[in-house]
Amino acid sequence: MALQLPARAPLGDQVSDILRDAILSGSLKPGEPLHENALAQQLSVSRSPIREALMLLERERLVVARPNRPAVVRMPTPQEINQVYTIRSALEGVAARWAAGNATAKLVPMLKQKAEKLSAAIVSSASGTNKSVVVMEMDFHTSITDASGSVELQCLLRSLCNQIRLVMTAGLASLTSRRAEESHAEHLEIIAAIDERDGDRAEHLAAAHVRGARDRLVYKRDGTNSSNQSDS
Amino acid sequence: MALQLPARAPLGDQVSDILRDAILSGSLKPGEPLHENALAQQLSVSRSPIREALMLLERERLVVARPNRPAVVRMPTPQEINQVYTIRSALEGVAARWAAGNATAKLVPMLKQKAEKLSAAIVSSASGTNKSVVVMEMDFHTSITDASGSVELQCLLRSLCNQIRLVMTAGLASLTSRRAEESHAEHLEIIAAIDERDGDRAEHLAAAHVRGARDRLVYKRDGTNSSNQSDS
DNA sequence: CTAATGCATCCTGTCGACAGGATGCAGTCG
DNA sequence: CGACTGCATCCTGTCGACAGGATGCATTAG
Repeated sequence: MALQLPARAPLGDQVSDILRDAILSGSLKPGEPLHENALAQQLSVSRSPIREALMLLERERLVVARPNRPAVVRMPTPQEINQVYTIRSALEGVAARWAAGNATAKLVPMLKQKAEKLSAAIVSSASGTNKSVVVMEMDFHTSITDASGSVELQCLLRSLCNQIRLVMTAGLASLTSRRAEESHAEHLEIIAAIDERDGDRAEHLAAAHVRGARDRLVYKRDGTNSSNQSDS
Repeated sequence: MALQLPARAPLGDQVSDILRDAILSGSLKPGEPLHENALAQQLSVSRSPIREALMLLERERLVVARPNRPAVVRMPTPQEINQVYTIRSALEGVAARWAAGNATAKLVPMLKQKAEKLSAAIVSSASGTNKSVVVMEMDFHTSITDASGSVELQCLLRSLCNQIRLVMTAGLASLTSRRAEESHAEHLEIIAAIDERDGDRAEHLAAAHVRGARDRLVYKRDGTNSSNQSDS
């Protein structure tokens, strides 16, 4: 019998999950300090798991830890977000290529379903960037990444997407509603390329899709909208 | 006066540096267990910095930590190395593009110098992959990455290159001597593109350069040499 | 009134110790 | 003779405590 216990996760992982959710949901806003003692008391654990979780989140670039100072929720600059989008576009291209290379029979139907649900959510949420829309968008892309079969790629893209979610939920940046409409058509094109096992086209379309999102990003702080690669 | 104290790094960072060097130099070979108590005693520190260092190295994918079991030096599979090379090619392309976009006056001379010294080291080391050649090769690419101006990109590429160094020094894989010769010509082409501030060409050349290295990689274990992208 | 100095406080970095789970071996039963 | 069971051992996960550095405020000199 293949019985499986709940497999209690280490406290450090549980704490990191809680903190990550809090950051990505907006409960913890950029710049907010994360005192180890306070967190340990709130979560009824020792400081060791807290420190472990903070180091994990620092590796994911969701918090920044300064020496002898409490860690704070990170607030990426518009420049850094541009860089993250560009890096992500390159990696999503690779992911789409690999997904096309080893797509299972039920991958394409699943992607179609998620794209449709996402499209429906977009039209229902009147205008502006809805929180759940961002999550669904990320979920769609994660499905492609998972199909790539590369754990390395999954980790990298998950981290990059979380950074984007951070600025989105914090309201530091958002996509135009026009962008959301274009997005659906591009999703269908990517799915079609994967369905045809056309790795080259899937890579090109996925990369261009993310670049498009980057170029149509609106920064709330200063209104900068760098539509070229002259960042960094 | 801009005096600067030695800036004693935290013990955890010092330990991670020591362990990383040991792994990349081959002192610690893949599969070797890393007992926290033993390391703490050898380095005369507590287990806390050891644990911190091991978590850092795990995030860099140089070691794998299993629950309630000592961490071990990671031994990537040929498949994973292929994936790492492909991911690296995409990111090195981005790095080269950005380096071309904001190259300083003395970047190109420095790159030329490093490329020449690397070439000289290759012809001097008769055949096979010399350890120092691998390090110099990585140093050349790191210079381009550093010129990209993106901390994010630097971190990602450093981790990917370290994984490649791991399998190289462990003798699990190596490049053909013929590859080493081709490499120099490609380096000069990349430098030329950066010198002309041609971001598109620099990206294409750098990505192709890394893909070429991947396709000419020789795996010692089973001799597999997948020259296409049908990995993962 | 302004600016420099000393102090109290907070917070992290590091340490040693205990508890729990997993492994490997020895012993025993079929 | 082979396989299962129980035990001893090792190692990690977690905890509480202490020491050191940095910050901000109160105090005081100019």
